Amino acid sequence: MSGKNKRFTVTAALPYANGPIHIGHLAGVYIPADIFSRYQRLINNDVAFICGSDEHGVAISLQARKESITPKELIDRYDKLIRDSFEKFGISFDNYSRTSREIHHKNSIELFNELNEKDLFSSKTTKQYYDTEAEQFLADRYIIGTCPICDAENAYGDQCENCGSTLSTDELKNPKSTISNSKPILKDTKHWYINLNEFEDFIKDWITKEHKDDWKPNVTGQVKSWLDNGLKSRAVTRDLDWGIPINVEGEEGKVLYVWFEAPIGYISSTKEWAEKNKKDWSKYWKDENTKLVHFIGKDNIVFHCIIFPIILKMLGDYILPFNVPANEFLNLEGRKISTSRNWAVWLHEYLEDFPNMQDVLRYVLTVNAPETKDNDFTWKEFQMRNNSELVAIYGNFVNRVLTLIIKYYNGIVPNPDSLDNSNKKIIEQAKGFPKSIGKSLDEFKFREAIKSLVNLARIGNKYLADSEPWKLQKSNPEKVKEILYVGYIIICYLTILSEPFLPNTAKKLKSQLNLEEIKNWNDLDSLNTKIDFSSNIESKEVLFRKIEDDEIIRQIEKLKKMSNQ
RNA sequence: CGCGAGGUGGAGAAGUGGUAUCUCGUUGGGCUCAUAACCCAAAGGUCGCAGGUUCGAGUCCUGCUCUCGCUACCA
Repeated sequence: MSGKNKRFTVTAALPYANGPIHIGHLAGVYIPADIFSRYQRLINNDVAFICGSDEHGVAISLQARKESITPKELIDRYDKLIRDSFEKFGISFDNYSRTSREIHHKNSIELFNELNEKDLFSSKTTKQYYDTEAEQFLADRYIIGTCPICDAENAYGDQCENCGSTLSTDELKNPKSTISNSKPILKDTKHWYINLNEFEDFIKDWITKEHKDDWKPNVTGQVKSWLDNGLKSRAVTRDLDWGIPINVEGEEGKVLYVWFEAPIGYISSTKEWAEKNKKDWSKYWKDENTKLVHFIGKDNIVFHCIIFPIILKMLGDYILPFNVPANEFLNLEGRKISTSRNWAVWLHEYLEDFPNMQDVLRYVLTVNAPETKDNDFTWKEFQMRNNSELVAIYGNFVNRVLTLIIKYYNGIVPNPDSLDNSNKKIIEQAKGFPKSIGKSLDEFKFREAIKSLVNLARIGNKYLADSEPWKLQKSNPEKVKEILYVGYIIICYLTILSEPFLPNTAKKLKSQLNLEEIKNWNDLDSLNTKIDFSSNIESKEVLFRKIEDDEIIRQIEKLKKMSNQ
């Protein structure tokens, strides 16, 4: 909380630009990353919060083909949509880039070449299926044939959905290209590989020993599972036309495999940001005092805890992640969120249905975040959390205090000469919150942190009920001044401590209460000098409105109607 | 199959050896400043099942069972 500034490089998983963003993405990655980054800034730490659209890979070229548009048109569309959703939800990236930008192409190729020149890759020539009509090599998913095990038709190149067997493409009988329906031929192709197996001991020591206790058990457990199965070498190149060309002589038509270049996108995005802001990017990636934190979903653990760290290790002078607080998954109304079945709450639709209520969704997704296990988002819970926690506890408390201050003092905050012991005690209690919430956030316990915040409002409500200023106003008006001063102090704490979680609410409150001068949590120590005791609070805006049953019913119906199942 | 994570009062979650905690919901009471909100109290759990270790286990060990993930273009 105090002392020297620390430096953080915070990354959030690059969203894949072939679809919009839904609540699962927000809950699992972007909200925690945003809370963490905002918090670090508020305690005067140096933060680079980095992200960008992931715009390469087969999935994008295939979908573009399906829609008869170019991949570029597709990624432009979704990059815009995603960017817009993040902005409206207040995800405070310092830089949001795109992997299709030149700076990333250049950066990825430089790093690829660096490793290639150091001879850290191995290369192999293998035979792969090639579609002579479409003139391209075929990814496993684009080959169908007869399953060699159960003889089902239409088994994919990597798996038979009928019997569940994992296959390799050369086992398939009667292989057929799904692109042209022609029979593919086997053709030689050369690829570069990272020998992950050479780094098994490094990963084992680093994660399962060094970080045994400070990383989440689901993360270390997953890593251990990969290690136990043995790491295998993985190709870093692919035969594709959509991606970053490797430009090696005699090897035309090869691009970097997305999993290799996407995490490098974090570095590229940092470089882009540093150029714009005249900063030294290398401090954020090469200074060992910098703490690198990757926010991801659990499906990405292997890339961020094994593969990318190995790449960083191979490069040599880069820092390794300080922590990778991966979250589990969020379900929706008891079912897995599914893009293809349209079982999701899309952010751009939420923004239309619940205008100016971003903080409500941020709150619900934080308080019920899938931190330790998969969780369920239901519209009913969304309503309940809003109505009984944000409206009844938080909003109501603020409203109660301000109403009384306006009523009794014309909106001028009372400034009593002294406080009695019980009042001092309440203030002391409030003063403990920055520390305890900060501790929770340092440990990536976002649910615990936001629950503390609401508890502060609970303390406020209880304080009012116990001290009953509306009864004392006639008999002991001096005491009432104390009480409402204390109530006001609690609101100030609430306001400032809300900033990482509920930025829009905090902003509203700050301007309403003339607290704009308070820029970080250390200022709370000298709160009394920052409070405006002269001008009066005029309006009291309702912070959170109640959500009615019919709004919720409409959402549930919409979900069922729109989903194709 | 294997590996990983999880299974705690009606719902959602804390809790890693010592009288089972919190929020919501329910019931009763109080208050009336407040967005029919707030405050207090009570009821409600043999902590997935079965063994074991221990003076003592939700917490450690073994076996079993269920859910999710690793295993689709969904973080």
